[in-house]
Amino acid sequence: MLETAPDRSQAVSDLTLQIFQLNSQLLAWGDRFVAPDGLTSARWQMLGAIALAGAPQTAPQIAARMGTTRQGAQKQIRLLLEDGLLAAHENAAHMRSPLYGLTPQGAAVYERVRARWQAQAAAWGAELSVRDWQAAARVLRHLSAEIAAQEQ
Amino acid sequence: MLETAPDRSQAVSDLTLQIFQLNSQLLAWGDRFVAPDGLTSARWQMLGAIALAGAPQTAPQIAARMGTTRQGAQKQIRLLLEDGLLAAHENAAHMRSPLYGLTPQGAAVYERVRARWQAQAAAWGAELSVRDWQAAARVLRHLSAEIAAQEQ
DNA sequence: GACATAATGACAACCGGTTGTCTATTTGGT
DNA sequence: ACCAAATAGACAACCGGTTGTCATTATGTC
Repeated sequence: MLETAPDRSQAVSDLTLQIFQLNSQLLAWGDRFVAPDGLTSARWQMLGAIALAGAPQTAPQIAARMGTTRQGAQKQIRLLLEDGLLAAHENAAHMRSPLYGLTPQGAAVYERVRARWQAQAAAWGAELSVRDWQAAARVLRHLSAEIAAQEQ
Repeated sequence: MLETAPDRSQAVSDLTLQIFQLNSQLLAWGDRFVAPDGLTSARWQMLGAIALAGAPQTAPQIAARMGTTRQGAQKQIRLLLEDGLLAAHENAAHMRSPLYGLTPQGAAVYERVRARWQAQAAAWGAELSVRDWQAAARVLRHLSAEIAAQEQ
């Protein structure tokens, strides 16, 4: 800590700036990518969380899975219900907390987007080796763990 | 494109999810990190853009440097003026578009945060080699360029 | 110099997300 | 079974950012 090691701090600092930039690029790109299917990046992510869960989930469960807050998830759930992409099912265990699942329409939209996304991700990844992509993800996971550890 | 190469698309997909997660972790961490100095992540970034420019800048110049919009920068500039961390200087070239520079107080706050941040980044980076951090940043830059290229 | 065009700041509305409050429900301990 | 604590949804306010409009100022072309 007393040895500030400028190279290393510079390298970490560079990476964080790259992360901020890529985050906004990816969100803007994602909005355009799913707009033809009537989605936004936020709603795409929401459908993905429910689809990957494999079964209808309560709002707090979805929020936890997405790493966001209960109220943030609620907002998008309400919008997706209005769009007919999600449906609320009776929850025997909770009178006031229904289980939200994809409607057939929601599942169809998500599958369509998922297939397009897989092709796009492969195209983006084509010029580097799988090993490079995995190594980068490993470094990011390490940084993520460092930050989480510091949150006490 | 027809060869979807599941490994590669999965690796890219994993990386993008890591980016989203790290972005929110870093923003939340940053807000806590600079709160003692009366800043937020957004205002820290704004002071950094002006400090790195080396000279007072107009609002559109600051926005371009930050990769955000003119109006987004304006909002934070107004708040930083109120806080006394920025000052507006006459701009001989533009009657209505002043040059914004750090006040002595703003420069002092930024320098204090910069020093703390450098130590923190070095601490986070200590367990991996500088080469690892640089390699990850290179992969992210590559992805960023791929997306930018696709924006036509 | 006159005039169309671009740039700029103010203002307002919206998006996605967070936080806080309130009420109703669920839970867990006794 | 009772009761305190946690959980959940609705509602509202805010933050940071984007988009759009409007009036004013610069720019560039003729």
